Amino acid sequence: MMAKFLKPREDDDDDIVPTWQSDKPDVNTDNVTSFIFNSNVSLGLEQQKQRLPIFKNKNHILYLLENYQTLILVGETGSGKSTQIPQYLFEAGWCSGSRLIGITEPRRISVTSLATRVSDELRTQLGHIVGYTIRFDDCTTEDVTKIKYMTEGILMREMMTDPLLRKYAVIMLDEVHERTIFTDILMGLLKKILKKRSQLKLIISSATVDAEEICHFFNMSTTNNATILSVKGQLYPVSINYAIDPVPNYVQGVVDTTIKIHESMPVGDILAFVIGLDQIEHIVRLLKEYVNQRTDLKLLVLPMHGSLPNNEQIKVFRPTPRGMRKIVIATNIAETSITIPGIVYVVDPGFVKAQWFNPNTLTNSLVVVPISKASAIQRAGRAGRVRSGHVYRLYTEDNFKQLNNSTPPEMQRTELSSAVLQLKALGIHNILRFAFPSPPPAQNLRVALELLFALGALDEEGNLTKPLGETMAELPLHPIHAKVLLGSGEFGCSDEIASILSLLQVQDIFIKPSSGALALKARVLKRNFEVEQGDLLSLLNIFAFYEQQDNKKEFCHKYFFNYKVLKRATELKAQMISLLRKYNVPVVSSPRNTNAVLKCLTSGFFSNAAYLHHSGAYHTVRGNEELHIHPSSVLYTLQQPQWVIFNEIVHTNRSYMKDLCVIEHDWLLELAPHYYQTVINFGGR
DNA sequence: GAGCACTGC
Repeated sequence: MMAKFLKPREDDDDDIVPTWQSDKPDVNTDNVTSFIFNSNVSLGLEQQKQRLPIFKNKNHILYLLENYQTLILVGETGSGKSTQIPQYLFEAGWCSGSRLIGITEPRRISVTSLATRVSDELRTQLGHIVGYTIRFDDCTTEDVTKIKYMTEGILMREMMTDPLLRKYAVIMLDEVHERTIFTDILMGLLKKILKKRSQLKLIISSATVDAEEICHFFNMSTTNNATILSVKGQLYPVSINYAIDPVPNYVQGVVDTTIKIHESMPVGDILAFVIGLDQIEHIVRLLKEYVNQRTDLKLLVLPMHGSLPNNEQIKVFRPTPRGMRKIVIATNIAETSITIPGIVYVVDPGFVKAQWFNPNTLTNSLVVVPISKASAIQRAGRAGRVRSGHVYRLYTEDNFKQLNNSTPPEMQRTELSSAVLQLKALGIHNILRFAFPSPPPAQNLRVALELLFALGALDEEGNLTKPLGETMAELPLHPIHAKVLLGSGEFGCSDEIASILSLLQVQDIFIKPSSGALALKARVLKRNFEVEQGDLLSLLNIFAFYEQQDNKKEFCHKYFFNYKVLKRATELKAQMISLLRKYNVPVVSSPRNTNAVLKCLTSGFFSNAAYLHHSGAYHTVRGNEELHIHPSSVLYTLQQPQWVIFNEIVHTNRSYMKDLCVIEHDWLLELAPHYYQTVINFGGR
């Protein structure tokens, strides 16, 4: 059935006002050339700054900050708030003394590009007045840097050494509408800090409508200390078209709609949001078939998703050849992470795949859910970055009105043991009574506390143990991984463990070509590194070979490994090794003793153990949940081992264990007796 | 026989 659309609203008429667009040039510069659209390139920087909508609010913002401790700023992307407000504060003298303005961002790429932009605007060298800090890259100068951009995790780490954040005069949390787990923890902690440091100012910057709720959170149990200001964004107008009837099959809906746009609308590229990889491939195939039937069509159909190899990703950023129209079929990656230039039309089916943690089964489910209003608005905005655009929503206006304002915060749908350990280390004793902006389910907190106790990070009273718990909290790792790393010296294999753990932090190292022949070749080559002990040791094997290569790039190219990812893993490993030295854990290697590595892993992963049930499926030892080996595992095609540990469970149509490791059941009793004493006999039968 | 997207002293 062809999707039908209402006419665009009359008030969304084209009104082209060329102005500076790029609040956040958020294209990953590691991948591609950076595309920063700036239609005011011929204007002086000062003129450009004054054209930003935020400029009109400058004095008002400064006034409000004088009178309120917390300012909640609502403004769409493009308003210039992330770049301008820190400069206004700096010029207004908020950095007198030795204090700084700190701005947090959820992504590293935002941190570096914003800091670069602002230091250009102030005509200073990056790292002097304006600096940034991300993991592995501290580009600030002590006593010189006044405006500091950083990732949220960095500010949280700073709280461990400076709990009241005395270095800062103003903290600005940016992109708060994304509600990452760090944003929520920071808001909870900052609420406490604000009470103790009345001179500290907090700016919460958000793109959406949840401002009232956040304002209420900061006003609770204090005087009216928080206020809201809305700033107009600066995107070109985007006309909104809703489907008249619900679209039953969104794959067909996307295909029909893009074809209809192509046949009836003026030039301009099309971006369609799709849930998953197979749907992308399906739609791309259908559109290509359509293109092939009609030789007169000048259409360029491109897929875009995170696991696409680099050279394929770059294609969507290339300027569309004259007379052609580009159609990009993308996952959610195009919603916030990357900005594709030239998009005028957006097709939005209104669904997304989201991760959900189930504390009863201790598993993550990947579920398809309707997007939020905030996402719908963000997606629509992707059509208005070049000139006025159009969004085609494959759902009705009534459907839109029923959407949640925003996706539930990550805090409410994720595994919490890392977060709880951090809070304990920051002196929050009663986690259940902590002021969470959106409290997580109590069950999720309980499960996290139990795991931390089983790992030995907490004692029976729930206090951080010394030194184990305290040290685990210091490490930038999941508590299970932290436990494994800190124990690796005793097992004589810290080098191997550091390799494995670093590979578990990064994205998939395997490049999966989309062409069938190459995909087969990649799979055959991967076999060279596979070992019967499972995925974690196979990964170690690959990494050991990688480390020995003189020409690492060529090695990766030959075996279809992702060089960029392995390079990042090398950095992570080096950091882990230096952390081991810091905490006096011997850095040793036992390349031939695989059992030592396996036992060391078991000493932390014991709660993620499963045994082969006579039904042919696996069962967790506690909970008795049915599990299966993920088809991507090296164990998938081998004889099923009796006992395994795993790094992760994903629940799609079944529960799959990923990143497996073959173990012996005696090790569980030996290494985690407190956890397994009572249940092991049942499981071991 | 399966894969939304990010991210940390």
